Amino acid sequence: MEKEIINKAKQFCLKNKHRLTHPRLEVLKIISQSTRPIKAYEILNKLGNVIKNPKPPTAYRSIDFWLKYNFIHKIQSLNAYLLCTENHLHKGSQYLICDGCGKVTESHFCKLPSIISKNIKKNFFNPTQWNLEINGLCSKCS
Amino acid sequence: MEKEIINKAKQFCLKNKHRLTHPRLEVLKIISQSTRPIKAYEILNKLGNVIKNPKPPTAYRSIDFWLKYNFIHKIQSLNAYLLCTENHLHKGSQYLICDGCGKVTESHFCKLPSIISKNIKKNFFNPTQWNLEINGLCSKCS
DNA sequence: CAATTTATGTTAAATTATAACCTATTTTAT
DNA sequence: ATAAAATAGGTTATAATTTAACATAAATTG
Repeated sequence: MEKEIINKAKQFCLKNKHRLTHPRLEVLKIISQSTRPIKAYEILNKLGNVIKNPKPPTAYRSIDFWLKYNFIHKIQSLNAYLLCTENHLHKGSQYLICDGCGKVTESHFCKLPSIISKNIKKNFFNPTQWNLEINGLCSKCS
Repeated sequence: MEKEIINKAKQFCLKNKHRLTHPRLEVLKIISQSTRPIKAYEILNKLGNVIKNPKPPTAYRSIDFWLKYNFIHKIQSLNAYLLCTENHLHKGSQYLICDGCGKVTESHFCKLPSIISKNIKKNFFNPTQWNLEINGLCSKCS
């Protein structure tokens, strides 16, 4: 899993002339190793294992980089970051957030459901991206 | 508009034996007077006009109270609060957030779109609430 | 009217995120 | 090759958002 992502990241950076720097690589590794959404300061702490005395901007810059290119997503209601499990760019995401165990499952649809897009049209609104966070209990926690 | 909300709040508190205290009332007024989602510290500042030297918990407690009972909603991606424009309790909300002018329009469906609820069932997930934030440009800003 | 519950006041601090400025590295164009 | 430009990181500091903890006050209940 992790190796795949790193390879994908390498490919991506090569292709798009971005630099796969040490902090960027390490931040991506840390996020990809986490089974739950991980917070910025947790990332920063773990970063301390591979970079001497890293400061918040070091973590946030790399987080922002991967966010920008959709390698990771931010779960807004948790202030936490999660590896993207879809393997293509998408403008919208959907998360099932278990309030029991904290596990978050990503899934997505290429388009907004029609009932929603109809409503958007009714409002003459031009959507660029969307984010759906669904709280509840997963099968194990129900 | 504002008076309606205040009346609704009075009714609600009476019926449910909650206290419509001074900070609660003033916070609700402030939020209902705002045409845009309003941030906690903006609320706190305005609260300073009617309460002497209010501290963050005074604002946050009242915000949390109204959030809890669905009089207001939090726009997670903005850390800001908005009066609920639906007049009945709902477990899910949807917002059209204009990145141009900052205006946010709430609309909602009583149920999740079927394509989504099907996906949820597939995951054996038990949803309790959801939040959909759609960014884009409103008709004026397009 | 005492006991309990609910809410507020206040101090302090935790958590989350960014600004500003300077240095280093990589890329581009001569 | 090498200077200029673009990109990214290091560091200090601080801003913005949110909560913990404890004391006091007010309302409700028995």
